[in-house]
Amino acid sequence: MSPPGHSLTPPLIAVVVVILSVIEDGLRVLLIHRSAGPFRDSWALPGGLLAPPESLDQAAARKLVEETGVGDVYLEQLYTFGELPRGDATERGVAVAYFALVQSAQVRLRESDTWQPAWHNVHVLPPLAFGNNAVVDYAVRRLRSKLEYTNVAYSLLPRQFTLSELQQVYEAILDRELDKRNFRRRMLSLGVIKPAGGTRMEGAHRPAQLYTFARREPVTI
Amino acid sequence: MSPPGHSLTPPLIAVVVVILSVIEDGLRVLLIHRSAGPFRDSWALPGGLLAPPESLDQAAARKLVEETGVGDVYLEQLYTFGELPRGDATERGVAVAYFALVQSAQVRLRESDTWQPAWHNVHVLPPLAFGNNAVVDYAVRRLRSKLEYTNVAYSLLPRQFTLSELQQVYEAILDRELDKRNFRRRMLSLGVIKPAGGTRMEGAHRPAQLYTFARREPVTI
DNA sequence: GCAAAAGTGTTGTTTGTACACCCATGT
DNA sequence: ACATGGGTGTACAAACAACACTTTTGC
Repeated sequence: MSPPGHSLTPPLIAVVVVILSVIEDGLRVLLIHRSAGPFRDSWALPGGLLAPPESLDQAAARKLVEETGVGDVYLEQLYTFGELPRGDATERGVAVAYFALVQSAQVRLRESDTWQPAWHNVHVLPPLAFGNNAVVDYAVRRLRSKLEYTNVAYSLLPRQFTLSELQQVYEAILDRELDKRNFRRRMLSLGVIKPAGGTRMEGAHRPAQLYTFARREPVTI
Repeated sequence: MSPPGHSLTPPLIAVVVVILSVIEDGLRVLLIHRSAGPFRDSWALPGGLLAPPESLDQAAARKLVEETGVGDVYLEQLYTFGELPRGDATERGVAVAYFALVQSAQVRLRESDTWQPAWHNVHVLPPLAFGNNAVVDYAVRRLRSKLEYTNVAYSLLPRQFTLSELQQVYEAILDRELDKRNFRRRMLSLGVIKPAGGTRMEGAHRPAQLYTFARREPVTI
């Protein structure tokens, strides 16, 4: 659970970020293709070593910006993993994992150098470096349960959206279909969203009303 | 969030444990009185530096045994804190916090040396060293929510107990009174406990039936 | 007028909450 | 007989789940 740079003896503190987005009706995670170092030619979560004048939260936010260019999104600490499987042996240190929810439309991947990023569907991942599959699974479970009692979905959608778009986000994350009427009633009666006033016309059918989140910040409902 | 030993420059990885128990109808946390070092004469959570051939979970379990003598109890990682307020300045490193649930009857505090342990009611804590108050608060919140959808209370009670004793544990943790009939119905219908067969006579009143947890290991209900 | 997605209500079930009295025992 | 905690049932409210048809638009 670490990036290019890797050193040795003193304990390492790595920070990795599970960056999630809903793209084309699927929940996806941003992975980096490793073109050198341990686990060469595998995919891994973006991450790096803690650079000690910064806090853990700052390190996670920095990594997120480096990889996606986005800053003001939902970002939460997930879990700290105590064993870092590293190629053959096991490296000493810990990896503090975070997860972030981004709108794919706002993301600008750094297509730069040798470390190629790409979005992968969370349900069909290859074996990842550093045992990262477990980290992604953990993030998806956490997100699923948070969906039910918080408004975190705000971080996956633009200011204005249709109820169908919101429902698609929920369905992609929960990986099951929801009843349209019950879903709408619930979202509205809990007050997490409210009508934005306008409508959007798109295709040969009735225009959809637009909504916004009542608050674009984490709220428990 | 660290104990006697404290070093410097390279990042530190400390492990601290919020050890909770219900004693005399109150939820209490085990604290250590610091008789030297930073925060001398304050109380702090038990903890220490990660000793690198061991994993985080092992370090937490070791600390727990050192302080209480108990081993096979509920122990879960809580959160990793990235700033370690340390007396005046701020030390570089992280503190990985765990929380454990123990039966006070099984605990043998090490009344040893200079670091005196004692149980404190979680609702009336003094200002703790290393910003530990926030850690305790976090643990109590987590425990409260886990009570509602898991059987973790098993770790706070002996094999056999009465329904009133179980209810007292819940009330101590949630810090509010529960309805006896609703509580009993819920516990039994969810199948988390079952009758043990016997009864216990204690005082000038009807004897109480004894119950046991269906499973003495973490289960989501 | 047809295809396509938007929008809307009712009913039954389950879950949770409020609430008051009798029972078995020791003294 | 009385004080003490153990034990039980019912009625209402709220939350959730299942389910099908009409509306507005572009072509």
